[in-house]
Amino acid sequence: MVDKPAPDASRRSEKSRRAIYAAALALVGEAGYPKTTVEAIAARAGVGKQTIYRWWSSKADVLLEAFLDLAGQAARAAGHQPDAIPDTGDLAADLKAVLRATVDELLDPRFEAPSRALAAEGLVNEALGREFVSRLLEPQLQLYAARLRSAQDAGHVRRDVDPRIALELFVSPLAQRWLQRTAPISYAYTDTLVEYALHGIAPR
Amino acid sequence: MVDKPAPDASRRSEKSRRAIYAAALALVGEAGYPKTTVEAIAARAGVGKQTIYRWWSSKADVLLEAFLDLAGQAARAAGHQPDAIPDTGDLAADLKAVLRATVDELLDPRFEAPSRALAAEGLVNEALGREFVSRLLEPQLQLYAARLRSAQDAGHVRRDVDPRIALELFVSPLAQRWLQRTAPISYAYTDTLVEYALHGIAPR
Amino acid sequence: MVDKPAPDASRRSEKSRRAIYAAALALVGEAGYPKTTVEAIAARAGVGKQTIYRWWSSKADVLLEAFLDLAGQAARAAGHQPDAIPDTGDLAADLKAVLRATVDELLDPRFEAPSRALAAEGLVNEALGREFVSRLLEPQLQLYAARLRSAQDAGHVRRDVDPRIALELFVSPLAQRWLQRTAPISYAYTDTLVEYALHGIAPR
Amino acid sequence: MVDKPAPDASRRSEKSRRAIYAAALALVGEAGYPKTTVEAIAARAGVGKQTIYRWWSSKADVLLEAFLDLAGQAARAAGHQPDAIPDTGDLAADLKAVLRATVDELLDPRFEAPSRALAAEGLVNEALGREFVSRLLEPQLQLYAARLRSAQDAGHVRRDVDPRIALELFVSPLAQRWLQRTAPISYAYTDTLVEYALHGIAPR
DNA sequence: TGTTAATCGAGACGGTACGTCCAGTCTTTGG
DNA sequence: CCAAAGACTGGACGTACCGTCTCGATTAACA
Repeated sequence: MVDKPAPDASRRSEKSRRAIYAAALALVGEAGYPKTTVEAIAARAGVGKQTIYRWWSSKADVLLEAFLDLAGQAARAAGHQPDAIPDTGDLAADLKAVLRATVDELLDPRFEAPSRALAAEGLVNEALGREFVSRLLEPQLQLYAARLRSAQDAGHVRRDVDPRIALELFVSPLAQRWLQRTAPISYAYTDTLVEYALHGIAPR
Repeated sequence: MVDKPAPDASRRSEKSRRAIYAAALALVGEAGYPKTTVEAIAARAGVGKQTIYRWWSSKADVLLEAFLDLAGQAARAAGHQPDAIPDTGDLAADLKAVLRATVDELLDPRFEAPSRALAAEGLVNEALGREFVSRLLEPQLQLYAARLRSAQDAGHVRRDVDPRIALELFVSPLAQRWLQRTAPISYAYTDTLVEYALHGIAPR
Repeated sequence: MVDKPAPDASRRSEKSRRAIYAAALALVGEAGYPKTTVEAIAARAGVGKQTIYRWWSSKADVLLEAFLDLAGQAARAAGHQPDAIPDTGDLAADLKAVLRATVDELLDPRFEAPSRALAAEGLVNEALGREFVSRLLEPQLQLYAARLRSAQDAGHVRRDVDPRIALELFVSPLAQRWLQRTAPISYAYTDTLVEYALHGIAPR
Repeated sequence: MVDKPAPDASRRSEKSRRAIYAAALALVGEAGYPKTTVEAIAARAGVGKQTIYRWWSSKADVLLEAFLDLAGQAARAAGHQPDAIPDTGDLAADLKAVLRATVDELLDPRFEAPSRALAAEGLVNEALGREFVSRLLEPQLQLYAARLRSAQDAGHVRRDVDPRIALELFVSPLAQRWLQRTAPISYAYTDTLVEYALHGIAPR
């Protein structure tokens, strides 16, 4: 079995790549993931189908990179410190602030359709799922882990707590409510999560 | 516009229904969700395609009912109390036990493929997602809520805690790790989740 | 290697078949053979592509059957004796009459495009070529052979002449002029061919 | 609308031209006409596609010139008199000899695929067909016409016979049998054609 | 003999059609 | 008279080539 020669990336059309990203994101937002066909992306981007298949292996792959690109742009637009979690010394306040911002983002329709679509595809398509997690999700989670480690240094979190697990106490519930629509999300909800996570639900 | 007359459920072939469930579950397990086409289910079940479309609206719908059927059978096979959470008076122990059982179930390959597939489809297909949540997920979650309420009565959980939120502290992290493969799951992990959730991560 | 099960011809849609024939012939006439794509035939016939591929192996195959159907219809419309060559006892006159009719037919635009297209495809595609010859061309040629044999019985053609070869003296020149456009065709031309073929070009 | 500037023929790469001819003829012979794509010719010739499109308008055009080149080479290789018909004074013998040589050539696999392919394309593509006829076919036919005119001068063919038509009596049948595979060709067959053409099929 | 402009190999591009697969509907036939 | 079988329209898939369009890198004629 011979692989066909890899295309020459230095000759790649930047214009086409941007157009494809834009078309993919727009279509997922407007028509939903299932109606976002490779053919429709190509047509909307004014691009031949082969140009998509030359550089990506599937529509999920296109969407993943389009979304990463979007996230990168958004981060660069937002400020120098892309997605750092503030460290004012007040852990509860810092986490609440970041989670409130996350709630805003999750409810932003520009982000909702593509990230939901990617998450869904990632569940079933293991390769894509690992990409999704390692390139999008885990970096975000590591920011929380870092903040928790800093809090440990300041004595605001117990030393024997594993930050990588601890962060899931407030991140995962929010993720599940949003992804699976098990219940609505709100500032009050995330504030509550932070309180419960910090102090537990058992009587003190 | 007239709806087509609803099919007469009393004449429905029980044998075909069972065969379709079995075929759908087997195919999802063997070939994965995307290759599980309605045509393949019909062929494997020895059934006409129309027989599927007469009774279900999509392959996701078939799979949902097949899975509910499977879950029901498993529950009935397991014992009288289908999925109740034990109440020994020791909340931490009870939760750890149930979560350990859940870990076992999540790692059972018979359950993995279909439930992952359903969850994925539910992310993107809102109608199916709501069905999935209300018929499968929420009933499970309510068992936890009930156990937490019982713990509140026994003074093991603070009165001002919302059980529906509190349960997410340990359920959602497990769900996310499994669904999105963000990290491995184990008994130690779920035990830790229960500890953190009960007592918080802040110094006591 | 397993062949896929042959489709059940008894369930075939007569309406679709007719629509496909009509579309194929119309497109070849209007747009030429290369622009007559399977996709275009399907679209014009209001038919799914698969319905074409289910019953034919290529557009050439479709066109061959469409043309045979057309020829059959034309023959049935013309009279009871489909394509017989008259036998008035005057061989020269009979041949000239039939060849003049052939000239008319070859110049009829309804016939020209499809038969030219089929002949061309048959040159390069041996399987189709043999079909074309055996189902369309050879039956016609056998009519000439029969007429020549009858002439032999009447003493108007030498006994030692092979009718299958002799008929080519007037048929092949006409065919070549028409197919390859080596020179124009006319009644005078075919009349001349008959004269030369009967009496030779050497001095008597 | 301006035509693009004509390429400068003086800078043309002779090596590429030869490589393209060779690749085209080889591919038609090996893979058949439909699989002989411009891309394949370019790849095999070690040439950019644009180099083909710069000098030719289509693959049929390439093949036509490649074949003319081949024919020219063959003629030059064969002897000084490229394709003249001998004139020994015995018309029948001369024609039989030339036709026997033609039979040999038509059965030579080196010639068969490309000439059949060109003839086929010429049927459907009128422009190419006229090129094919005027540059390849008609010059050959004119040699026969000349020989027949010489025979008329010698009194071996009737004065009132049109040589351009007469030659078709033996040339066209051979051409048709070969091109359309209506029947096999052989020396006996072409000898017979000459006999019939000279003396007719009617009793003398 | 060095300059320079066109041609060259290479291959990405926007497109069109291919032949396949499956969705969801419609039709026929046997139990 | 329902269900199996499967043909139907429709449409997306991923591939193959088309003919056009850049790219450097020769390469051959002219300065």
